[in-house]
Amino acid sequence: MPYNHKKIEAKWQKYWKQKKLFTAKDSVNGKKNYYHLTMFLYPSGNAHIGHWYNFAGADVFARFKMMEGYNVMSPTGFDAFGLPAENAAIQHGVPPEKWTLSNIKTMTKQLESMGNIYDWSRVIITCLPEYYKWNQWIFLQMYKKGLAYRKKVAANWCPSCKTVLANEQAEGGKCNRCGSSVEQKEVTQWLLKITAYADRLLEDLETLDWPERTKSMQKNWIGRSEGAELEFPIEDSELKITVFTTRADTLSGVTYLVLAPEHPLLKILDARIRNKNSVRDYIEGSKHKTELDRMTNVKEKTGVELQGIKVINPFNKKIIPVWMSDYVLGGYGTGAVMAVPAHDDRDFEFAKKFELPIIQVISENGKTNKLETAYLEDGVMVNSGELDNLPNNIAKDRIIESIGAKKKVNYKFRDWLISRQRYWGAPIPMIYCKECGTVPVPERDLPVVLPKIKDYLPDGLGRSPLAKSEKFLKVRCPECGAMAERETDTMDTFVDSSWYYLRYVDPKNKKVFADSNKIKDWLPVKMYVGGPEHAVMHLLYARFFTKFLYDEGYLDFKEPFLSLRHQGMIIGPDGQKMSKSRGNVIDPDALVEKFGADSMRVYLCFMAEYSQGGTWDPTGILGAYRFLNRVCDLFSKLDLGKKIKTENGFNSKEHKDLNRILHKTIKKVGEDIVDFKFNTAISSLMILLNETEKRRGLLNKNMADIFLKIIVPFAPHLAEELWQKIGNKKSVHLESWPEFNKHLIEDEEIELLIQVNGKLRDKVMIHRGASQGETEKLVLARERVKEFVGTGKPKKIIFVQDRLINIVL
RNA sequence: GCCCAGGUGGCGAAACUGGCAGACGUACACGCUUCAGGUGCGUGCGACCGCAAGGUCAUGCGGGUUCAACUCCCGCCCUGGGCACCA
Repeated sequence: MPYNHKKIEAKWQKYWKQKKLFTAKDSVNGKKNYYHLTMFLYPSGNAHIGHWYNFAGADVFARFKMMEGYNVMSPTGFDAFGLPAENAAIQHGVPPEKWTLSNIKTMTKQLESMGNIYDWSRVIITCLPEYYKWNQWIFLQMYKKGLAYRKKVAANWCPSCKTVLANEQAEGGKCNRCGSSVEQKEVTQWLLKITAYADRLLEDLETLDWPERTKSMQKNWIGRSEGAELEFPIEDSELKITVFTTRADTLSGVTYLVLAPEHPLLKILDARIRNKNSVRDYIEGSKHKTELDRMTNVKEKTGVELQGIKVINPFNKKIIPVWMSDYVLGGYGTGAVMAVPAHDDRDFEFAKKFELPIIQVISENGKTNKLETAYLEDGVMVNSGELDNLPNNIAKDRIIESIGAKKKVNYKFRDWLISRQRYWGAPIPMIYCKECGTVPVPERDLPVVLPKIKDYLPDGLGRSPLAKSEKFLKVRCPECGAMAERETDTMDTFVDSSWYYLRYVDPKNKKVFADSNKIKDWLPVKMYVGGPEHAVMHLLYARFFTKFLYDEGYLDFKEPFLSLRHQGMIIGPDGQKMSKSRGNVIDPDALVEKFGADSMRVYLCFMAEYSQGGTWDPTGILGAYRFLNRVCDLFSKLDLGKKIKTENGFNSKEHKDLNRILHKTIKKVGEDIVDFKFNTAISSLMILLNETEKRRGLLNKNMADIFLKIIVPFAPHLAEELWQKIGNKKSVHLESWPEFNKHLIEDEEIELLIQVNGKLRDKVMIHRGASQGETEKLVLARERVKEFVGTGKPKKIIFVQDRLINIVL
């Protein structure tokens, strides 16, 4: 039988659909629920090979769980709000909704062609009011608790387009629409107080089965540091400059302070600054740098001294100068740092460049030495008066105590800015009334529906295009009834994806975001699969939402995703990241047409370790296609006559060997799938096929069944076809994962490696469990070993049972 | 700059807990099969020396620990991901 993948795949996809094999029922007798989730996708237009790679591996795992006996739910959906739809609207005049929904239609078709076990009855589309109503509802709950608030924040601003820009749109300080210089402008924005959850987000990481690298990125992102706030009085003034430092021990080594250009004291001090013009120029200049530019180009440090301003070191009362530089960020700590060039790299460079004094206060040996670079290690105090010779970490607390500073915990991460001056997002449900101030939209009035508009360009005042819709903007105040205005900002799309996993358990509910019983049935998510690019933001935001809803009593768990795995990225054949602009995007449809979904799945699983990803090799799929062809061929020519049916037990060594290989493969494939090592699972299936082909006649019905069952997760269509072809009536997906026989897989004889002086010189077959004495005797008697050992006595013999012996001369 | 990964044959890769480096697959070469081939089957395939047996070298670079290092430690180089308004 030739391998007709097109016919086979269409046939079984239809069959699975008809039998509703993958529609997840809320509960099934005798089965535990298993919620398996793959990050939903952005409807950009076409599914690309990266989606396939991601979803194929995830589906292998989900199918395996199903065969392990779980009631698996594996939903999918679309993260449908976002900038590209709006850009398409501006450039091509297509309404974002139309663009998005039509992309969803195309991509749904493409996804269906994969044959994954998605439950299509639970699809979520975040741009529909029935979904984003609950965004707004959660926002209101946060507002009630004081976790949603408004604040003035610096944003990238294009003075010509009159709009706020994303960092991506402001690369190199130029607006990517019109090329004008981007400025930093203060804008009032909505934020969510994620920092209130900092410690819990940090602590609960310990409870999760997540990649260590992801946990560590989250830890670093949160950036908890324990330190102290120290006050430096300004000379001849009542004012003080407060700095945050984790290195209070280095206080006597402070030779200047540095303020961020946006530090509020600068305005107040302006009158006293002698070099006003250079200071103002510097501040003006820094407004044209994006935050990323400021962080990236720190090699060439810039700065200007605030002449006329001096501060007093609270510890040794020394008078020191104050500088301003953009390597200090306004948003972190207090926006001011104490500079200790002797013990901080950045301060060291800055001091060298501007010829500021460098005073060493910690040293390895109690002596001062000429420093070539900053000394960052611990040591004992020097140049610090009565503290000299104390270990620096003890001195730290003494200093904090003696100047009466308060200890403080600082976090690097900031509250989450969710305001977007864009059209294509969920409206923030707030109303501004002249009389009553900021009034939340009453819950009964939700959703605040995004109006259909015609002009998607910003309104020229920096507001979202929604401000142009009078019908949307003007509204009666829910409290006093007077005419008021709606908030025109929409929400960051990360809000949509911060709770979508909750909605899948009850996607059509109109009364609550999800029924509490269904939440109990399914949640939290057992396995979550998605890209490492989400290691920080999405995953942190989702954890924050879960913790908030837990606190509010809606959930009985504190973490949304118990296990997490990342897929790697597929790079284009030219070694570049795939993107439309580079023109190196691979169209999966053509490959599916030619080789079939199963070949695609097998190849994508085989090409690299799942978490690693790799370069797309257009010819690589041939290997997978050949493999499936050979499987197809093997089973078509299988002799299902009397001989095989009546055979029980094994009638030859060959037969026993084949069975051992089969059982080893069951073990290996199962373990590899659990570890997301799909590449080596496929490789062991290929070995099994090679070995079986050598012993064609020996595959009986029982062995053939097992063979097909362990291929199911990778090539489900072909496995189903062959399964029913060899006489099975029900779907192979209803079968359970075969068990391997522990005793059967142990080889009786072991190949022992013989090394002389650590170099491999010989090998010998020996029975399992042979003792050291027995082995030595056997090995030392071998001609080849004698050649190397000669007449000398071995100095030492290293013996690792069942593995190797190393004779050291 | 900061945080996180990774670097192994022509190519994709594998290697358990420190124990045969290169499984499996591709490409290539040769042979058989075929009217034909992006067919099927077989053999070979890290580099160097050698007719061979075998030997030496080899996992980004430089050092170290060890009987033994792709694996552990120290220093460096390169590539990729993230850095808060792309999702």
